[in-house]
Amino acid sequence: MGAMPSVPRRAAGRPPRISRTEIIDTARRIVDEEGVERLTMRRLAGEIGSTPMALYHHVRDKDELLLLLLDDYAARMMRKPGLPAEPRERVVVVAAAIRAVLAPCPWIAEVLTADDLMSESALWFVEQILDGLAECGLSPERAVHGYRAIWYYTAGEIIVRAAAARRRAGDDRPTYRDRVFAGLDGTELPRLAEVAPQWAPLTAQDTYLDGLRALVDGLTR
Amino acid sequence: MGAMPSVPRRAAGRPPRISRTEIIDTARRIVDEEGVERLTMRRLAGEIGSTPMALYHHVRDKDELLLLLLDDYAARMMRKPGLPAEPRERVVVVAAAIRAVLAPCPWIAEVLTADDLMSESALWFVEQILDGLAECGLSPERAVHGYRAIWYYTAGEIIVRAAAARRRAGDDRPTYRDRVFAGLDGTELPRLAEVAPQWAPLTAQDTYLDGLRALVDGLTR
DNA sequence: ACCTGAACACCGTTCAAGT
DNA sequence: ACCTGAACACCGTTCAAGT
Repeated sequence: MGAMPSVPRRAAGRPPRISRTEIIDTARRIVDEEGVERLTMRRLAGEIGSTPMALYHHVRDKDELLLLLLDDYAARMMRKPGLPAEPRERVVVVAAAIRAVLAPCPWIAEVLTADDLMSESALWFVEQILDGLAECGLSPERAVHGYRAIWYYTAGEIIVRAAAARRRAGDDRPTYRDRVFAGLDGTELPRLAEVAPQWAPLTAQDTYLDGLRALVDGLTR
Repeated sequence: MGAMPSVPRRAAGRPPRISRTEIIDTARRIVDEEGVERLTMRRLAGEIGSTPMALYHHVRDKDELLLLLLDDYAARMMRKPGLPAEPRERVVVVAAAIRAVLAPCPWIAEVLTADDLMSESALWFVEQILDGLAECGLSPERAVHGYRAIWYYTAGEIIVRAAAARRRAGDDRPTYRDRVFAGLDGTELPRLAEVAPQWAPLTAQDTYLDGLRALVDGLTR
């Protein structure tokens, strides 16, 4: 999606040999093929046929590179959903759209910890959430806090589920949680004992929308 | 919290100069004082007055060390709060207690995103949340989903805020977000443009409890 | 059994210099 | 303005040897 806010200024001097676009495209390929942990500045520079330090002329540091990568991913994946007239439902639909784009991208968890999803392509989504909350009568300040609560919930859901999936992959040994549940004291912890056998299937269910609706209802009451 | 599965066997040979206890105590001090990213095997060994490789005689690798640290931390920090009679308020108080323990120690949240239950010491807290939700009329299944929603929100809040704090520390250069905000189109994104100047202070405010109350209200309506 | 020193194969980033 | 090479200050872990 759109150009970066600060478009590199063409001015006198040596013409650039590598571009931010080339950097991001190559980084994306490495991440897609081998995972985010294999993306290093040195490896990336080598792949481009340049030196690590040339990269620092186009991105501030590795964190910014990861942010740009997330932005790039979001820009090519984000599709604006149709907006319901009812403002609360609009908030739900837009938050769910953000989550739908980010959830299947496994390396994202590490970048998501950036303190907001504040890339260019996400702005429209944030705007819709703020607008929906405002139309429900929230002040601008409370709308921002409401958006943040929704973002916490969404980021948490994505990160926790991604970590669970990562851990589940290729490992049949009983987890630490299995062992804890096995030794559960049903008289001291009756609610847990009651649901313990169902815990795995229950927590595997996708209930993001239910929780999101509860949160939005609570925020706009 | 229980003994480790493999207790070091006392046998013939050279007497140990360092112990697993000393390793964990020192590691905890480093993490408490300077953050988990400063905990390295080399640094830890230096602090103990030994060598990196001596550590590998007492822990399998750095991952195991972090797991041991998590166990240790959970066991000594969790204090049961007083429980209000009103079930919704009970849920709020218990969730806030979990968050209060984990927030100053964000590295733990990143480790424990793998499972939603980190250890035996957390079970009592989960039980109270399930019980509060059940008393509000939720079925056992819906109570588990409600607990998960609260956990997503809590884990997300801790992780996002921790990342923001990390990013903020000692860096005055404008962030990526600053640049995105600077180029904001106020006619297309009026709500965002309105709050943009206030974004940093607004998102720095601690509104965990507000969001939590909204979520719990929404879950128990 | 426990510990050491050296080495391997890496990191991200700064700095000064080149074109 | 853009790029390079060398260097800085680190990593986790393996290996072979010492006590």
